[in-house]
Amino acid sequence: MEKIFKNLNDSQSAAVKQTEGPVLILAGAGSGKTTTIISRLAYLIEVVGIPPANTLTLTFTNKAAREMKERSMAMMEKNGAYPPLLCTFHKFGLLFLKFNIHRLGRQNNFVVIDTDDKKRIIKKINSELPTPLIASEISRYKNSLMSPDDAYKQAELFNYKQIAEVYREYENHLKENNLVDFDDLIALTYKLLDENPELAQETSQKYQYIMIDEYQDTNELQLKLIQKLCTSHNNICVVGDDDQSIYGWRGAHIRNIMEFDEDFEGASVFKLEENYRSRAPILKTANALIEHNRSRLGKSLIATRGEGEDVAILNSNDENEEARKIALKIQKLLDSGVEASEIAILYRVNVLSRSIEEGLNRAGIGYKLVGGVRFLERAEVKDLISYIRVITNNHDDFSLKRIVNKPKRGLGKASVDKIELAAHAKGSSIFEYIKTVDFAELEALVKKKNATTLKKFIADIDDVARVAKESTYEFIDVLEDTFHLKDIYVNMQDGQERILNMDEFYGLFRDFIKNHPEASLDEFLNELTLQSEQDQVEGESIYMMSIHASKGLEFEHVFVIGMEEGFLPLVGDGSDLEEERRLGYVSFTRAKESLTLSHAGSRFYKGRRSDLAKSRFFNEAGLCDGSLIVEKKTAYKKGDLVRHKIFGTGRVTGVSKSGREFKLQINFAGTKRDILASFVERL
DNA sequence: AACACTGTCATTTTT
DNA sequence: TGACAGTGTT
Repeated sequence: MEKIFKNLNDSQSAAVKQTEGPVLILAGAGSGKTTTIISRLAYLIEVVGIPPANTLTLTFTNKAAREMKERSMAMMEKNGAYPPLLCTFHKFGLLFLKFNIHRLGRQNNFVVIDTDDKKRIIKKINSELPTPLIASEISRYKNSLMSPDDAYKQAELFNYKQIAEVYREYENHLKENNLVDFDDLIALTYKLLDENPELAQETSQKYQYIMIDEYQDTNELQLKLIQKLCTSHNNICVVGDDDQSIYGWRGAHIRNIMEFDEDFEGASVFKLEENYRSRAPILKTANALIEHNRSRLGKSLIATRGEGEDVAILNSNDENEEARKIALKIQKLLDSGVEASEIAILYRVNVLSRSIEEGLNRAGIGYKLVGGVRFLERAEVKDLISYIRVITNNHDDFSLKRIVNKPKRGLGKASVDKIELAAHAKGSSIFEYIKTVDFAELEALVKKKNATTLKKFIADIDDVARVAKESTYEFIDVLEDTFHLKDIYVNMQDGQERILNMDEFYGLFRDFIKNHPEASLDEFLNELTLQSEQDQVEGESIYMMSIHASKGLEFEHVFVIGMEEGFLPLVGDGSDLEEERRLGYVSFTRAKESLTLSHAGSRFYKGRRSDLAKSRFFNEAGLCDGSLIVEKKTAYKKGDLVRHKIFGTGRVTGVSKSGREFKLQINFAGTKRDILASFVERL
């Protein structure tokens, strides 16, 4: 008990002790959010005496889940028979569906497909409309619980009717092949709970105490799912920071955290405002910036680490000068004994890393670029996954087409197309077709040489599949010995790196089998689809990453580059100034000791050099350096549709300033009124 | 089947 | 600028 509270401040302790009913913990940046969550979990289990199996803690990323699992296990003394269930939303969905998907008339040996598979399936159905658009629309439909029929009925434009049709075929394809996509993991789980009240009751009884991390990142569907899980108790504790909501563009609903008390009645709210990370000047700047946001619950970080260096501003004429100056500053830090891994360069847009990379290279400073192509998305690794997929499921035509000519077997697009057509005519998969068809028939289709190659290819796959059934551990060696996949890259310039990646993948596989000796290949594949890049940590180089990628991390010295109108804030059609401001806030609050904000007068971007104005965030953050003063702008403009709690829906007819606030003239169904902007919400 | 050429297009990213 | 898809050439 003492152990749990030893490291907590008063508000953290209070939040930990409030175990019953809905609880909202507003945890500012660097306020000990994770410590509070895991302490609460330990308190529930060790002090209140809740069996670990009756708790559920959900996160968004595997990394967060892993970290919290480790830290909470270290904190709990008696490691009970069951560890608490602590995982991502999607993993929870996967586990739930494994036990319950039969109620939807489907089998529990389904396979989870990733975004790439999804796009390939869509492309096959319709190659006229842009695939990414259809993919994101299908996602949207699923997250709004719209069936293909609903989507069709709602569609007004012809294109959207077409998309609804693709959606219908896509769903049929998934069902026929027993596949499930990422959205399904959540949507189907919700559907099952919604359609089977007794199941919802039972599940809710099982998870008596639920906690959600990064609540500001939840979307509408996730909220609904959470509500289902709480049907029988309402013991829901969410932790988050409305000021750090930076995923609106992918469906995160900031209203979930803003209106938590409406969704869950009688909520207790705890604010964690003591910051244990940054020096006072950094917090002052961050607080000043975020104050300009209208839609926020309102909280301000209190420094506990004392005074420190002022926030530095770097002015440069162009990106090359910027890179030189930053390299110089970093070199000084390194010379003074700062660990390289305690320095980070952050930017809003990935391309901005280029010029800085050059500068660091010239200065001989090593750096690590976070982001870029993910491990599991490397071509060579995807090839290996495709092999395993074909081996577990011969009917996976997509994967088969990917590997049929890897390594090169002399099979071109034309031959493969012919075979696919013939297979479809017979109503069988490509694999099945090649396996069962007469050699003569195959020869007539693709010539003798290719026919032999294909027959051999299929026989090889069968052989390896047999090994896989007998011994999963040996399988991976047999796979390499049979197909010599590493040889593909031996003679390429970046071949060594690719081979290393393949070895790493083989290692990953062996590791999995060691930990799950009884698991089958498809369990391995599902695990893989849900897994993100194993974050490479530690090292003697400094870090460079996007602001999004930096969320949840901290560094002694932080440089934010590209502080210009157009980059931060980034303006474009889907852009939201308040979210841009939150991005600024997130980037500032990563810093512990020093923060440097850099701006360039011009940059080479999209093939041309353009002049850039200094970001309005300098002024907003109280760093009135330079002459530029950007007028504070309202989030509303003429013509916007808004809703007022009492007057209902109306249209903005004019905007004027009233002190610090903005006053809107709104036409509510013919009645005009003047209303302060903060009393309405945009539709 | 492999390569060379042309045109288009540019956030942020996890599962 | 430069990545990528789609098309044309050998």
